[in-house]
Amino acid sequence: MNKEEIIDLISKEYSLLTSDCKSELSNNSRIVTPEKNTILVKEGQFSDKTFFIIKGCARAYYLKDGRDISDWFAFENDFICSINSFFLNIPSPHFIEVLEDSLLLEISRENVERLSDKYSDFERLNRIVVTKTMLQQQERIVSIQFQSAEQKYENILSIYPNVTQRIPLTHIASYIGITLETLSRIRKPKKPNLI
Amino acid sequence: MNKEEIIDLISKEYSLLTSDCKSELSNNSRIVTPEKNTILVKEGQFSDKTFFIIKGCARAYYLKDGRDISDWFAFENDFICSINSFFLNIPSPHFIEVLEDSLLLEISRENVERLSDKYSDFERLNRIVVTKTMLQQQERIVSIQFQSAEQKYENILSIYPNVTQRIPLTHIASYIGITLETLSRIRKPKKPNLI
DNA sequence: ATAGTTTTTTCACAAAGGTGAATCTAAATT
DNA sequence: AATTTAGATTCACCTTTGTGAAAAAACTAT
Repeated sequence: MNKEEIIDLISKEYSLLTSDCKSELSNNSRIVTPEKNTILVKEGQFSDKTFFIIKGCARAYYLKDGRDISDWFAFENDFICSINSFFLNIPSPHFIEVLEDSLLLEISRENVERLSDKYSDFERLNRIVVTKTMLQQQERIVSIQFQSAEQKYENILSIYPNVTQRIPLTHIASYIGITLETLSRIRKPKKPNLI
Repeated sequence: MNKEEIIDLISKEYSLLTSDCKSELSNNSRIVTPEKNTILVKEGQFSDKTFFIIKGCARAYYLKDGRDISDWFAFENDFICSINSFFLNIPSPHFIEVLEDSLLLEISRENVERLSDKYSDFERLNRIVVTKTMLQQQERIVSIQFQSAEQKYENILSIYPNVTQRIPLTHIASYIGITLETLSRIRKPKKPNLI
């Protein structure tokens, strides 16, 4: 898949771009192909890049008291970035790593801003990507807030049905805010009620 | 405060608007002054309005198994809307009510969309409002995810220092995902360690 | 295959927070 | 002031989930 096809995909997936805008985006982005477990962003680093995933998957995570907490999963057709660093221009509290050999399109904040200024259709795409993220976060808040461990696990399965095939359970557990041990309990088939 | 001053305030607070855009926004929005405890949006209703708060405060909440769960607080200079209904055009899972006599500017989605199409500076403002919301939600997720009840309470106090003066504790408790009883335990001054 | 590493499951115990009921307080309303 | 109502606190008990350690299973690489 070449860059033009990738950009067409983004344009189709999120919001249509003019051909001028597409070709300028093409000249101001690059394809990266990190292999499994490559760290794209390290904690503490200023990261002004956002990544569109054509193939593969990635996660953002942070270390809280030495523990690895997954905060974001992204798959094909998703964008992922260090949300705080990218939008607030502060050192990233997150690491970002790819969990499979991946094919990504990397775009810098500078170019996102410049293209948003120059092309109102790019500004719109920008707004649509952010809105989608916001709505996903809204769902996630409701899920974490008042669901039991079991409901939260069912919830993530309903959003990403094959997540267990692609993401280690440790990461899934921390993402939904429970321990790996609790997740194990949940996954263990229940005894039928013997009367 | 008249409408032009309010719109200047929005423009200054979020992103500058041209005078054409401001006057068109002025002609396509209305001031509302609901008194304390007025419900602006009911569950199940399609709500295509967003409200900018000039004075007062409001909350979005939903009923889960008959219990009232606060999901959003908004104060002066914040926008509040039924996030799902406004952006996805579905029936609102939330109620929205004002918690004090308030002064609000109401804008319809239709006008938000129309103005976004027509004025790239309005599209930008739109994107900036959504981005700000997304970043607040990000903070909230981190807070609910791995903080103890006590830390979550301290966290909301650090974000809204006088929240306890304006919002009943029941709502604060449900917002941070704990029971009112647990919140009481936390607020009760601890016995000093007697040696 | 074999050894080594990582991931997942299991267990016993502990702690945090939820539950339901009762009580107390403060603010409205008459 | 007296009464009503809504909001906040306290208590005893219970459930869910976390903790630390160990075992089992599933991958990796030699």
